[in-house]
This record gives sequence, C-alpha cells and structure tokens, in this order.
Amino acid sequence: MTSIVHIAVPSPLRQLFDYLSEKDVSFWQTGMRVKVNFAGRDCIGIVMSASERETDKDSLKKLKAIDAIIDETALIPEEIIQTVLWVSRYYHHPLGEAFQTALPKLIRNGAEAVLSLEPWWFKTEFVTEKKLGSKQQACLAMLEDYPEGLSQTALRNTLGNVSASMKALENQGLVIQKQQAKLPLGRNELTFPMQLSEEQQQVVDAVWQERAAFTPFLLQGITGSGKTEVYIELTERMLRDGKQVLILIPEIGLTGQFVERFQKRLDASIVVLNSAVSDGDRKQGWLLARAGLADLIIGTRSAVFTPLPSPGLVIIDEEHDSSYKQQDGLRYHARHVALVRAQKMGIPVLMGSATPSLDSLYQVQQNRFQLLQLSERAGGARLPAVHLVDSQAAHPDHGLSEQLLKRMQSHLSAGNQVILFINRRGYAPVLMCHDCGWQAKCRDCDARMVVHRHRQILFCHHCGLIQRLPDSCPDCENMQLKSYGAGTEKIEQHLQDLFPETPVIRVDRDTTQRVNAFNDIVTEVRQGQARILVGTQMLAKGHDFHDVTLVGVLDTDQGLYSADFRATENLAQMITQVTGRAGRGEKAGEVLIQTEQTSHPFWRSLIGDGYAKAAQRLLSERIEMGMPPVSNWAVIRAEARDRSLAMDFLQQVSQLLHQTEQQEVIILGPVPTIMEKKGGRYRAQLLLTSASRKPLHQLLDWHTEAISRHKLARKCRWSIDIDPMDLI
DNA sequence: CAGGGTGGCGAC
DNA sequence: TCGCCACCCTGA
Repeated sequence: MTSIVHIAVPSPLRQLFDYLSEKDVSFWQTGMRVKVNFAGRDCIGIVMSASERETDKDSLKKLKAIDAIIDETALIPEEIIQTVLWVSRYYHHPLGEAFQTALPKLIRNGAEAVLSLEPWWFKTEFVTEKKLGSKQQACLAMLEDYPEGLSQTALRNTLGNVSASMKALENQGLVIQKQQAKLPLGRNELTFPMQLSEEQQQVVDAVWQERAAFTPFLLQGITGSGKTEVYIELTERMLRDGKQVLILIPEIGLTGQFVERFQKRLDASIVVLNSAVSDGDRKQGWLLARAGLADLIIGTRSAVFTPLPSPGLVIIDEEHDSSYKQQDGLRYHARHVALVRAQKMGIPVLMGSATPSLDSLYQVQQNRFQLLQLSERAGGARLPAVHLVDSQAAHPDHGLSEQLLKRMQSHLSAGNQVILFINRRGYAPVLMCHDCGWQAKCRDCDARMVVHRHRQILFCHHCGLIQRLPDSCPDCENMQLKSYGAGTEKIEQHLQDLFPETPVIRVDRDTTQRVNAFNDIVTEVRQGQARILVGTQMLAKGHDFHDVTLVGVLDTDQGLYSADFRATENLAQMITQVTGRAGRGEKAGEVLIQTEQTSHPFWRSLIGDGYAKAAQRLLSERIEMGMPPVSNWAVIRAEARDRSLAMDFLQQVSQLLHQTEQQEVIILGPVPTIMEKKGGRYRAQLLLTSASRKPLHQLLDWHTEAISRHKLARKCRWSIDIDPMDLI
C-alpha cells in the first residue's frame, strides 16, 4: 500500500473519500474511474487526486482498499472535471452526485470506455480488367467519392445488402477493410447551401471574427428569420477549421428536423444526445466527442457536459427556454454552464432566440453579451396581424368566442389550417356536484382533479394520481355531476361538433406519449390532412406549418396575474412564438388572443411595439422591483410527509444562517409553498437574496455542511436551488 | 423467541 | 441516499 487516493463517490455527502492503493502516487490521474466498496455496496468512484501514504497513522486503519481500477489512464478530461467541480461549488451540490448528472449512465456505472467499432471500406489504387457485377460496380463507385472511407452500414443504407459484393471486391484487392469507430448517424446526400441574406452574413462574420476568444453573443432573430442557416454556416466554417461545435437545443420533440438540416448541409460526423437516444449510443457519442471523432454534437441540457478536445463554438438555440434549467437534483442552468465552459475554453457562444430571456437582455445592457439581430423574415413573409378578443364574451362552457369561431370558419373555407392554443390538458379542470357543491380534489395534493373524458378518469396533473370518473357524487349520491372550464379535450370535441367536415387533431402530452406520435402528427399536418390543431404550448415551439393562417390563444389571463415573477416574461415569449406559427408560407396570417383584460398595458406594449420593446419594458420593471437578473436569489426547499416538519427544519436553517453577522443577504421565510401539499408531502421554502452574488454564496458555503448534518435534514427531502426559475 | 417493521446513524 | 443494526411489537 503506497498511496492514498481521494475519490468522489455517488453520495449526498459533501466530501471526498480516501481509499488505500498499492499503486504509486504517480500512477493516479485525475479522472480515472475505480470500483470501491462504499457503505457496504459496490460503486464507481472518480479519482480526484492521490497522496503519499504516511505510515503508522491511526486514521489510516479505517480506510478500505480500492477494489478495481477501471481505467488505466484518465477517462474524464481535465476540463470536464473542472467544469463539474465548478458546478458542484456554484450550485452547492455534492460532487459525486454532480458527476452522476454530468456523465452518461454507462460511463458512470463503470462500463468499459472503448468505442464500438464496425467494418469500414476503402478503395485501393488497384484496378482490374475483369468485368464486375453491377452491385460491385455501384459499391466501388460510391467508395470513389469517399477517400476517407465508408462504413458497411453506410453502404448498406444506400445500396442494400452489400456484404457479399464487398467480400468479392476485397478478394480481388480492389478494396480493403478496417475496423473503425461506429458513427451513430450515417452520412447524408448533401444539398447546396442557401444564399445567406446580408443580415445573416453580418451575424456570421461578427461571430467568426471573435472565434479565438470567449465572446458571448445574443442573437435576437424574429421567427422565420433563418437563425438555423446562420448556425449551419458558422458550424461549417468551424469544421473546416478542424474545430468541434456543440449545439444545445430545448427538450422538445423536434430534434429530428433540426438535425436533418445539418445532416443535409454538412459532411460531418454528428452526434445527437437527447432523451430518445439509448444508453449505448450516449456512451458511444460521449466517447466519439472525447476522441475528437464527433465534429458536431447536438443535444439537450445535459449535453453541455460533453467533452470537446478541440472546441470551436457553442450554440444555444432558443436560449430563453426553461428546459435548460434542471428542476431536480443538481439544479444547474445549461446556459450558465455553457458560458463558464466557453470562458475556460476561450471560444465564442452564440445564444439565439426570437424571444430572448430578460436575463440575457440584461447582460446585453451591461455590455457582457454582444447583441446581434435578424429582423427580416426569410422569403419576405410578413408577421401576422394580432387582435385581442374579450373573453368575457366567450361561450361559458367551451370558452370560445363568436369572433374566433367566425374567423375560423372563414380561414377554413379558404382552405387553410388553424391552430388553437390552450395551456390546459384534459377535458375540464373542475368536476363539481350540482347539488351539494362537492369538488373532485386530489388525495395527495392541494389541487383539483382534472376530468379526462377520453380515458374516463380523474387525473391529478401534479402527482399523477388517477381515479375512475365517478358517475354520481361520492358525498350525496346525486347524479348531477358537472364539469367546468375547458381543456384541450373539450375544445377538440366542440370543434369537431361545430366543424364536422374538418378534421381536428389534438396535440398534448396525452396524445404524443408514443415515441413517434409527434412526428406523425407533423407529417399529417404538412400533408394538409388535418385542418384544425388544438394543443398545449408544446405545439408552439419551432414548427413550420405552411398552411396555418389563423392562430388562436385561449387562456392568457393567468400569465398576467401570476405570483411568479417570470410569468409575464413567459407569456410575452409564448404569445410571440405562437404568433410566429401563423403565416409562415406565402399566405398572410392572423392571430386572435382571448383575454379578460383587453386594455391591459401589457397587451398594448407587446402587440403595439413588438417583443423587443415589450421585453425592455418588462426588464425595467424587473430592475425597479429588484428582482432577477438584477438581484441574486437562492431557495432552500424542503418537503416532508409530516405536516410541520419541513417548516420546522427551515426555521432551524434560518436560525443557523442568522448566526452569521452580515447585512448583505436578506433571509425571507420560511413559508409554506403556494400549493403546500403535493404528492403527499408538505412543502416549504426559505428565500435568500442579495444584490451581489458573492455574499449569498459565501453564506451558503459556510452553512451547507451544518444544514446537511442537521438531525431534521434526515427526515425531510431538501435542496438548494441557486438562480431559481420561480420563487413560488 | 422468531419474524418483521421502523428509526437512527455512519459511510473512507 | 443506502444499508445496517438495535430495538420493539406481535403472536404463539
């Protein structure tokens, strides 16, 4: 035993653990994986450092030995280790668990870190007089175009089963075979680049010019202004320079189209990392990126931790999207992590959105981000006309106004398509007894059960509790149960009744659970079959439906009066994104927004001046109120099955924090959360805020250790949320 | 006194 | 968090 190795193990404890090793100190490298026994079970740990063993020390007696060395050299690159260390410190989260989030499942479970290989074929210099079969000729012709070789899979994808032909060619010495890394995506037939507009060209040049230094760019480009073309052009230049590009995209079902556009334009090895990718492919993708064999990595939030040995550019598409912030466990924001990584790597970051977050706009105001703009719609398409409709005049049951129905009628009879947005799934949000006033409530949450008539159930959207739809009141047995309010199901049904000749399609989480359901719907709509689309916000993101000319938005008022400080920002973004769905083709579009507050200044600002100006106004309000991004916040959340436990714990935490003499950090609460009971647990939170970041983080640094060791901490689930998305 | 359920505690 | 162990209750 000649060294002590300091290891990060997957555990909520905020420390490294020491193990004994027979290897010399010099053997150990940061980022190797080892198998160790921790608290009675086998687990995979990550080597952080090693030191000489001091002999005869009593404290060494309790140390266990390392059971197995998994990697003979460091697997996790230094830069990724540094990033995870930073993330663990900044988000006040245990290091071992941070690694769990940052690494692909198979890698962190100790799987062998070798790339899977497949046969690749290369044409030789050798020529033959012999007449070849047509299949053999086709194979040879294809290899002619690819001096860097083609995988057997790629050949098979275009030419069918080629194994016999290739064997024959190999025997004649016309081709040779090598085992090479398996690429997850085959190469595509390339199409010619689109001519960039002058505006697009300027954006590309601005970013390209700063390619050698950390430079954050915010690209504000209205919907349909061709941001993706800018991304493709920049990616192409980076790849030509031998650099890797990382593109982050939101967690929505439209990765396919996005990736396809890159595939068609770039002769590159592309790795996709989203929730649909299998664990095996994830590991392969990670290893390819680490080996520099992946040129372009396109992925959701967690892809921000992908190794990049020769980084060139990070692109964050739809930078305002809230799915970049993880809402449990390690509560990191991928945009923030990307910026920190890019700074260390010394490369630019391009953050694009039609509706930039106020956070990023504030950074522009502070001269920390450079603003770039795309203000013309590609192909000259115009933005649609937007009108407000007083929803008090709407039908009390299904909530659709006469005016909206009339406009629908007229757009439909012109042969166009219509999208209606309602941000509520199910049939109706309330089920009530007409006689005694009973309401269907969730057993485990402070919430009402939602009627899902299609499945004949009551469904809690907060915890997933399902109950049979009762046919009489459970309290008084009256048969007069009535539902109030409308969700996607009810709207769908009413529209089908009102427009029996027009197909209606519903798009929400309930209809898109199947893996390809979303793509199927998109295809169907593109082919012009479906004419009315009813859906939740998931329909608002990024899709081009060329025949959609009318968009209706039904429930907008919660956004105006929510306790969530980001609610109006999110509403403005949603409305603007939705507006971009109308009239993307040749045809002029129209948007109708139903609201109870037709004269609210928010609408005047958004509709009259557009998103950019409305966002500036919202930002000034935010600054005036001293809310983020101008102030820094942290939330300590706790939940427990016992009614008062979470509150008691946070009360103790508050006392602990108050022991430190300091003025900068304001401690608010604890208070029960707005919906106190959720999933059978009572929830509470303690808010911390300060004008500058440092004292807030310092206060947490001083106390998290003690908080996690508090005896009440064991009895509840608790977490620290840095830069929270909401305070409710 | 076996069998199982629960609360407390240490983890290298 | 997880697994272990001490402790206690139940039932014969």
